Amino acid sequence: MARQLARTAPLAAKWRKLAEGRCAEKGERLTPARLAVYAEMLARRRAVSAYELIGLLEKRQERKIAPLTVYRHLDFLIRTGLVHRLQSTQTYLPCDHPDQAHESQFLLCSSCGNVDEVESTGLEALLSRIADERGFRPDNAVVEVKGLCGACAVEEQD
Amino acid sequence: MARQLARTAPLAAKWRKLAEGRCAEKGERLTPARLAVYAEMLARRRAVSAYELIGLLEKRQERKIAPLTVYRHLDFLIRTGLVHRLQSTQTYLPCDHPDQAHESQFLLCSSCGNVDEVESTGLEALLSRIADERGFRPDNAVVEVKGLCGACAVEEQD
DNA sequence: GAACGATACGTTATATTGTATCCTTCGTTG
DNA sequence: CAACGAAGGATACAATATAACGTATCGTTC
Ligand SMILES: [Zn+2]
Ligand SMILES: [Zn+2]
Ligand SMILES: [Zn+2]
Ligand SMILES: [Zn+2]
Repeated sequence: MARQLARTAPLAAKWRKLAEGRCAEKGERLTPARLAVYAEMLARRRAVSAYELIGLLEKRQERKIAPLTVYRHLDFLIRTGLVHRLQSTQTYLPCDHPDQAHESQFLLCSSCGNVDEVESTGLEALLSRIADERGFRPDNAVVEVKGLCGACAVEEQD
Repeated sequence: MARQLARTAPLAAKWRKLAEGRCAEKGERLTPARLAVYAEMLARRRAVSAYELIGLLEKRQERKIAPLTVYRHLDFLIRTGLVHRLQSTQTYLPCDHPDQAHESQFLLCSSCGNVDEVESTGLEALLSRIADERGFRPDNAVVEVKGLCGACAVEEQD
């Protein structure tokens, strides 16, 4: 079917394997449409808004794509841990720590827009402790630090 | 003028004093419209969306209020530290630690919607350290933990 | 292979959240 | 009062996200 042969951003074997593995673990189906969205995000390697992503996909596939379609694919990618959603900017970013599913923390540069995904078990432990002290049962934690990345901080010193 | 005499939610002296103090510090003007929005939020003491707030104010004042108006008042309240914005739910909550301006962390109950504002200097220090290790210059940190509050966690044990 | 239920996809419309623009009003200051 | 800048109001619009409904595809069972 023509639809499924639509152009897709190139996707390194590494990422395809990762996606296949996650789907196998979680009993999810890895369809061409889902893979196309993932590939498009990986082609940028930066945080994109849902509507930016729609634009990119429409350009690549030369057809209209409804918002709902992309939101469903994003839901899937987030469910499987392949993509994170940045709450403070309402953007989406492919996971950069593909070894295992995880909680992440993010450093967002307000100058260049770069996002650094970090993992600190110490931080997670501390958050757990804080919640526990208050009888709160944590499910997941959003940690997003805004500021200047190293490169931008240096530039600013003029 | 009739407009300024419109009904306003009752506002305890404590909060009015706080608002006056913050405005004096920051050279901001505490107008009746601004105070009315603050009072409306304090009357709920829970996180509300901007449009919920518009509805509440329209009902109270018996007139139409444009979104931009409320967003400007929210900007003011956030600038002065009287209100926080919860990034993960796009809602707004009056500050519960009025002693000084601060970074906060939030525990959001996904069952009852209650939000607990906590302050942990340990957490702030750790976040600083994490950023520092990566050459990142932090400006502000969003920390929002979703889960079940004590009361809801107990209920769920049926 | 046919029937079936579950999951995924497509289409249209709509809800929710947030801004741009332009003009008016208010409060201060000279 | 005149001039100025901050605040407020009205209208329109942009950006983000979901609802509702039907169709297609996949995987299983018979
Ligand atoms: Zn990750
Ligand atoms: Zn930067
Ligand atoms: Zn606070
Ligand atoms: Zn609760």
